[in-house]
Amino acid sequence: MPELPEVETVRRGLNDLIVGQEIKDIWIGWHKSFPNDLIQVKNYVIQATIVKVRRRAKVLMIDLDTNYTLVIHLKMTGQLVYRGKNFIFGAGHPTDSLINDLPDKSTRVTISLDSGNLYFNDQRKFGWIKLFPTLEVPNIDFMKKVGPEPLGEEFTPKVLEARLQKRKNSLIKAALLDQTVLAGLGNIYVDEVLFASKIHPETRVRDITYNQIKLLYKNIRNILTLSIEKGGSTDRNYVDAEGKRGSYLNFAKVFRREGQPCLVCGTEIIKTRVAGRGTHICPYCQKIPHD
DNA sequence: CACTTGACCTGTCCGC
DNA sequence: TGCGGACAGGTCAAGT
Repeated sequence: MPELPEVETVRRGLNDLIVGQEIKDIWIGWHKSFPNDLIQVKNYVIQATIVKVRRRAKVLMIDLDTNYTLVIHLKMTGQLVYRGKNFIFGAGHPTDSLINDLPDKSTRVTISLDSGNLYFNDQRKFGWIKLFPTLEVPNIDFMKKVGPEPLGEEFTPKVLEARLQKRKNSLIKAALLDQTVLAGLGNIYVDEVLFASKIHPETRVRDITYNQIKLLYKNIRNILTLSIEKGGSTDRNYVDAEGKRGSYLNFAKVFRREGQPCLVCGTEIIKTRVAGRGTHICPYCQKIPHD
């Protein structure tokens, strides 16, 4: 699922829905989805009040007033959906809800709050919730290694150039997917950004010019910003904190458009495999430079 | 070392 | 209708 725009959409939804509520109870149906010691959970989570919901890269952080934080990674199919106690299925969620009654068979964790329940659903069980002292969160391996936030003020074309240096011999697609190079991009947005920049995903990083880096920079910021406005991309599983789909894929130019004409030149969009991932390309607009 | 592959899981879709 | 295989938005560990 969830790349930066989807995780950010969930964060915003949760910030509106669950901040200020006290956690009453937690049910864990699949241990690996929340592998912490139950004693710790009892001591620092039950009866804690939710203070804030933050995001770094594709990771969500729910800060509690016990100075502990629930760190959450949705991986491919994770969902965090809040249902208020007065929720009536169908009311206010006519066509855009992808979720039916909760909990359902993919519910791995249920967090009971004052006014409703927060459900962690995860079909493929790759995602997780882990409890850390809030001050320890920056010291988690992932947080220490992860690259800059692409929508942050400190992110510039020069920064992108410097980050890409560490993967000079890689394919540009693999480098942009590498979270230690840059935070938040995944398969959908890398394909979209490379198409918008007219760069073939199999181009070696060392062959990318500075003008192309400036183009990548601009397209990364524009595409991620637009997708957040559209509530992210729902390909299969992704939903926001209310269970609703995102609409960005209606605006995508190559992702899931294989067999359809390129919106720029009319050539048929093809799907191949690059860096082990399904990859969408316009073979006319995106060419590998050769010497 | 830099880079690629397999593993973690369930579900769906496609060809036979 | 059933069955095998490929594939799905992410990230690690282990392999080359």
